[in-house]
Amino acid sequence: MVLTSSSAQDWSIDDSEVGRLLNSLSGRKGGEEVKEEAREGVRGEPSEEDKEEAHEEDYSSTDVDESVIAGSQIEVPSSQVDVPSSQIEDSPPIKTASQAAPGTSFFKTSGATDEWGSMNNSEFIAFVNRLGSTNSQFKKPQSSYMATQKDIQPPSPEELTDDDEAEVPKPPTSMLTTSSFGFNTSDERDIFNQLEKERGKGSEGDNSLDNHQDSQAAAKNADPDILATSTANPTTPFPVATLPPPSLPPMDVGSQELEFGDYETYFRNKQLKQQNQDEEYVDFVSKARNVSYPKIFKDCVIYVNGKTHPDISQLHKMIILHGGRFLAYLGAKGNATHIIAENLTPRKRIEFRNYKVVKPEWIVQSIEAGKILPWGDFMLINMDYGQKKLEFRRAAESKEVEVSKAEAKQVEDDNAPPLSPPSQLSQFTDPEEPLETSPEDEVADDYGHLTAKDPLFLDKFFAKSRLHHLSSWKMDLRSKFLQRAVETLRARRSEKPKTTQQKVVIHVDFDCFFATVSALKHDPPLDINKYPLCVTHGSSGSDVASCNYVARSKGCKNGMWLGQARKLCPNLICLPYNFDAYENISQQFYGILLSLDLDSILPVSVDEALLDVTSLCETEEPIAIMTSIRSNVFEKTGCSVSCGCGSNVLLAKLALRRAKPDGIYTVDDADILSFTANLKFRDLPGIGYSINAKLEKELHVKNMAIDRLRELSQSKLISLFGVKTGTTIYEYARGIDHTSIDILEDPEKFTRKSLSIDVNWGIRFDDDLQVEDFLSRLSQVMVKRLIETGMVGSSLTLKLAMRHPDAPIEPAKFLGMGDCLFVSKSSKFGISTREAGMISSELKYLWRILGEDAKELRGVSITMNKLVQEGKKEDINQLKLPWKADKQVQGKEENNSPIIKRLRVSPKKVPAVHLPASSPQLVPQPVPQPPPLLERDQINWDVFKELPMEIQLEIKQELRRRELQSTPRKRRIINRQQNDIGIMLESPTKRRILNREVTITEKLIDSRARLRFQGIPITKFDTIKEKLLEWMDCTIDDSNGPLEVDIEMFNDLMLKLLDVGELLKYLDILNMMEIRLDVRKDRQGYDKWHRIMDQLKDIFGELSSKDIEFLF
DNA sequence: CGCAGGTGGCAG
DNA sequence: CATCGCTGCCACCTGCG
Ligand SMILES: Nc1ccn([C@H]2C[C@H](O)[C@@H](COP(=O)(O)OP(=O)(O)OP(=O)(O)O)O2)c(=O)n1
Repeated sequence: MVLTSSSAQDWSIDDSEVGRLLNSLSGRKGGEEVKEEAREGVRGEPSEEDKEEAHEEDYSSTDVDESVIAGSQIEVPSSQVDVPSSQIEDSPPIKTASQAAPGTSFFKTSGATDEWGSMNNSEFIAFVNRLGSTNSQFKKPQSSYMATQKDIQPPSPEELTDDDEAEVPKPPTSMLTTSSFGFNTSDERDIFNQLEKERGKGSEGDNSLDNHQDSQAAAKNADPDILATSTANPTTPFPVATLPPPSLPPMDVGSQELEFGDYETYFRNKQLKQQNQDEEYVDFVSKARNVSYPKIFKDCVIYVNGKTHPDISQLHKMIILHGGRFLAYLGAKGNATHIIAENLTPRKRIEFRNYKVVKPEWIVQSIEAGKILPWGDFMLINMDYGQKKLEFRRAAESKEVEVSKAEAKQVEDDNAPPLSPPSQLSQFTDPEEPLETSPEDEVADDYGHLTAKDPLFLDKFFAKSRLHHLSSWKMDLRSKFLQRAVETLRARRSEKPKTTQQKVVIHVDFDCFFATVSALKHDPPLDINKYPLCVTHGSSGSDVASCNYVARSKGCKNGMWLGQARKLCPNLICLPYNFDAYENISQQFYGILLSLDLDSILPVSVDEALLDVTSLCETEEPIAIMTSIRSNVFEKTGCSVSCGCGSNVLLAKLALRRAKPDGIYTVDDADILSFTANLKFRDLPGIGYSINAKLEKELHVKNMAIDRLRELSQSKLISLFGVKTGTTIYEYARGIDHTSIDILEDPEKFTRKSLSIDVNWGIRFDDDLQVEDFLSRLSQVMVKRLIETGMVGSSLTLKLAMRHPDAPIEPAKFLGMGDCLFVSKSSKFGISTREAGMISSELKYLWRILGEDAKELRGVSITMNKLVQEGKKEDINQLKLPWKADKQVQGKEENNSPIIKRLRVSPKKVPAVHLPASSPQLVPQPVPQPPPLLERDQINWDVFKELPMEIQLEIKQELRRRELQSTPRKRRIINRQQNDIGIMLESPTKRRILNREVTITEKLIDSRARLRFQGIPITKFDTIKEKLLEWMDCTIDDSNGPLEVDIEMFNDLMLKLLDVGELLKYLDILNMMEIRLDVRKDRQGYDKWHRIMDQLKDIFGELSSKDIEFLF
């Protein structure tokens, strides 16, 4: 028996990305041996991306003890070792691997039989339903685990840590090749790696050889005169002075040999000469002085911009002597790893924002330290996570300045060669760059054990993650207090009829909780009021979790990076986390709260709670209550809490802010207006960075105070922020807040609705296999947490953080996520579940359908939605997939019999699953069904469930494929032959759109994965538009206009928009750029740009009216 | 119109 | 050596029937 999916012939298109995915989805045959083929389809094909690998930095580490010496000694900021720098290895922004290897199909051409694919739907269903009985090999003894050991009783911890796939019986032949198999021994891993290498060897070797030859050839062509220059003065005491100026104007010597306008080639040659020269110089110096300098800048490619101190030639010398590469010309390919500069013009600020721009001191101090220091400490522009937005704003502002003052641009430093066109759009990795791809993938990455590749990563990570602790503590407390409240519900309800009397709310919160507790538990305890303290893990790139008020007086804040905090407060003392102590003290704190007779306690956080003391205030003053809490807590824990009191949550929160540190404050209703008048808009709860920025932008006001805010009408606020947010703000400005803190009022509101696991640190993967392994591990954690909370869920979301195409490969924060684009996709199980296998299969499916590159992955988040208490009745309407429970499966589902029974829905009543929006009630509508629709409910899900997870996955994917196939396509492809657009614009898109078949296969990939511009998915349309405007601004002053290659990519984007029927987006871009161009008629590049626009307008004009009608 | 999926934002 | 950037919920937007 062979399970077979559709064969390559169905999908003979030239689109490797689609193809790669397709192969992984359906290009399989045979229940087990198929895996090898599939894997080959995914990974066997050598691609450009496969060669990308971060290069590890060689450095000699000098350990500096970070820990605080007991007593009052103030820690001196220690110099830190940098994050290992990596080559900038941007993958092509528009991922068309087919460009790299046209005609090299990813599809198997081996005669994969087409049994599965050729079946019609009913045959397929019958086939699946037969599986259970006719294919006994799928019912290995262990396969009953699902119904027995796992389902009857909760799994043991050991069980939970098993790989979910490993629990499934599986013939040994699948071991090396199943997509989700977790290697059990290093032997297996080795074998697998070896296999992988052998598969990829052929063409990868060829490629690197080509590169090598290219650069050698280029080196040979290098100008012998210049080479001679450096060797001709071997005795010069200051040899670098003999080097030619590192950057030359475009039409310098030698340029006459080149074709007109071929600056790119010219500069590339120039760079190669430079490199050669540098090598000779280093060689010479080392020999002459008989010393060799530590190669601390190995793998760094450094460009120096503008006037610096030390000057450019000194820096040049320092860089190359210490193993770095000096870049005379900042090329198109984003090949510099660092840029040295002391100050930047606004223009350069924009152009360099994707680089690591550091001050010259970075070079000097690194050399002094004998090791590469973290560049984050020498950042000229803060552009990383959390600060990027600020930078964007600044960039935008400076751009506007630039518009008004054309001449300001001319004042730019002249040292730098022209670099605007390439740096704007082209981000391709230069194929001639000496990437030194290491043959040993794993070896090049020797902090791999710190990343999520490590099977033990999750445990280690969560154990040390403060935010994880905060979140889990909070949810634990919430559920604990919810339960408590519900238990006392019956008793309370009768005796206390709801009154609408004025409430009294107290907000109580520890002062700088982590810092206080860590200081207290320090040996010996540190005086929290004497030294500037903070709690943090590491050094410069580490977050400050909490800092005390001494540090805050210097400007330090929670959540700030340590590097920044140290700048503000050089003698800041760092304390380690002490999660156990936090939890302990929190318990005592809540114990005290519970001992009071309060109407309600709502835990806000581990150190913070909202108290409804309305009843208590009938006999006691709020101030007395607060004072008592404070003294009580201090007595028991040694920590100070502050309290704020008001007639609602808002006022209590604002009062608390006023009370801190170590105090109390009460807002009288009569004083609301005066109390809030001087607070700032940003201070209101729910107003964060973005909302504040939006207000400031729209109203051109900074730091708006509440009394000014009150001048804005409610409708104005609603138009700015939406109905809900606008109204809330309007009310908050007046001290009005309807938020209820009474759990009993609506217990449903406080029950958990989702459960998610987010990991956005340490995510570095080489390939899909590693990602899938990680997803398996995530599923197990998910199951564990679901069991802990006693819930099951029926919907799953996978959210990915992908490195922003403009962000450096490695961000400033070690193994951090940097700036990212997010994509998410969700799917339904059709039944509430908690099975690791189901979850992990689904996650892997979602991962594949999102079609992202594993190497670019920087964060993963999975969310279980539509949660219900295990064993409770489910809302049947939420479950779209009926479950034929003819023969009751033994095990868990028996306990859950209500679910199963409810799932016994007559198949006829349920529409085909490919219409997820329709609910069973809507069925009667007599819609003429397209005949061959797949009825998912015809599948015998009992049989299905008995199958090993691998097979389930296969079938699910096939089902999906069929559903997608049977969904009628709404948008037709424009007939290119009629319009002849392709002749006008030769581009990869042309080839793709001429091939109509592509649209069929594309359905298998999430549509968003298909259409990208510069790596930015089309869903981030505004980002794309910004980028285009930026591009125009950067090239409008060049009479040559933008680079051809960029124009081509731009045209490519526009054609794709037409192709997918996004006429409005097409026109939007056209319109936007026209407007911008209109106010730049006097610029050098106007004519060129005008032609580009005209061409695009022509294209649109040439669409037949029929096409347009259809597309709209 | 309501609904669902996707995205963004916020708090600690 | 770095470093441990989680997590739940609300609101908004868009596209669909
Ligand atoms: N970005 C943040 C914010 C908070 N926390 C942790 C450390 C804090 O000690 C604890 C409580 O947060 P608070 O906002 O209550 O801040 P503090 O208690 O530190 O200071 P205060 O409440 O006095 O302002 O949560 C964190 O790790 N990271």
